[in-house]
Amino acid sequence: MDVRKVTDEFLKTAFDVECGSRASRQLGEIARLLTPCRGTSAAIERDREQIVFVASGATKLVASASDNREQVVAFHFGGDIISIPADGMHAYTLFALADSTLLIFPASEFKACALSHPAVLRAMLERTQTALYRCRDKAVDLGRKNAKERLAGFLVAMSERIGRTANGKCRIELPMSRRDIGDSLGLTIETISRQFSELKQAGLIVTEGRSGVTVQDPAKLLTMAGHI
Amino acid sequence: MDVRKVTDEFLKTAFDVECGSRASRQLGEIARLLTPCRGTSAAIERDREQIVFVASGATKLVASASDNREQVVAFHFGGDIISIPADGMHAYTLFALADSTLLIFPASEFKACALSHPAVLRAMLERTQTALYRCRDKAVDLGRKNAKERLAGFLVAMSERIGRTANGKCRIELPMSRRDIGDSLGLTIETISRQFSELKQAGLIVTEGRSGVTVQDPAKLLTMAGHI
DNA sequence: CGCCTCGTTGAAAGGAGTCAACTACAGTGG
DNA sequence: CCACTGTAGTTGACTCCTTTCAACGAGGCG
Repeated sequence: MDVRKVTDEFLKTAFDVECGSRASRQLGEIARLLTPCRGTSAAIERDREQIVFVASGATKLVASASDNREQVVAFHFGGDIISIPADGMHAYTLFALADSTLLIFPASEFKACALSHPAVLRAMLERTQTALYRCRDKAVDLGRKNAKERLAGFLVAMSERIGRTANGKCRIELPMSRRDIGDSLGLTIETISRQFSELKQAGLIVTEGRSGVTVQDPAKLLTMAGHI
Repeated sequence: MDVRKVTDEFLKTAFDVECGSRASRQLGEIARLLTPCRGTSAAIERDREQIVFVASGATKLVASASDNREQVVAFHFGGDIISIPADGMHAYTLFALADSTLLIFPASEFKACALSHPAVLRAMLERTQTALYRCRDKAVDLGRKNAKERLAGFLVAMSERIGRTANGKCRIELPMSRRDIGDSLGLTIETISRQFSELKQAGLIVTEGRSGVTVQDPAKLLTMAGHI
């Protein structure tokens, strides 16, 4: 697994740029390949902005408020691109939820390089906007929804991103723990657990082991999420 | 006040592109000028993504969750650029907090046009990333902070964006109501009021009328915000 | 100057947090 | 293959912060 090969894959997947191109050569030179194991944090420089391509695996981007309260700001899966700022009012750390392959670029060099590849720049803009829209929706959830709505919304989002739908039901294999879910939804692990229990009792979901969830009635779950 | 003139100003302010250029002509053709009055919503199409330049004034971007709970997702001031998605799980509306001048572009046409102006594309990426980082910090606040920390953080952010610092103190003229602040911080108007009172009693701020706030001790307020 | 909206303050209610005990996985080694 | 162990998850009782409901006070515009 070398940098060049993953960079080619990155450009193809994310920007539909052909392999072996000039862009690939240029970006390959500034890229760094990381393969963090499940549960470990990716060693990312904190003093400057970074751009990360998730070639495979699953990650959580965590912000640490003071007093070691942690907030999961976003989950990312294979094919996703993550922008991580230099340390500001909160420090951000990227953790692998499963063994992952990551391609890391210093943002300033990436953008300088992309300047001569407008298609790359445009796709990056598109993806950053998507991330922004997702983050805004998350802000709405955190600001205006109760525990039940938040968990329902979370399960809906996960079923769309990593679920497998078959005859009206959706099977999700959650790569994150209850704690991660709590840290993402601004709730405690106990509240998450209680809400899971209530959704089970209501017959909306079935759980298998720690990570398996089957959504029995996606439409009803969507209603519970309190979206429009 | 015509579209062309504001477009020129937009390109100069936001992207440092010279006036009367080809970019200006192209963008001027797809732009629409709006001048919403204080308290009114800007008429923005909901069925497709939009990009808005705030030439002057102040706005709030509001998401409506079901059950008419509202969440202010971001405040924007003169010089800012706002990306607004087509309706998804939440509907977004842009309100003028003061009489404002806005330049509206359909996002797809804007991006198509920008494709031949990499500098514009890059600056848009930069600004979208900034918006994303701000939104993430907001998510941390909403998910992990109590009322006092949220209001302190809000006042710190506002003093940085629209405050006037003089001999260690910072004067802010807030264009938004207590309700807007509450809707932004995921709190009720009463809680905002109580927290304002406590900050006043602690001698950290002085208020004048409904909108004037002077931060007496910015460093201490920053500490209260619970940032790192 | 008066009206009306916005903001402030108080008392009571509720939802999530905290603390604590218990249970069930999943991975390890025998 | 099974027993063991440690971590992850569940459930209950109680507390606390924010909301809710209500009344009052103040600012700003006509």
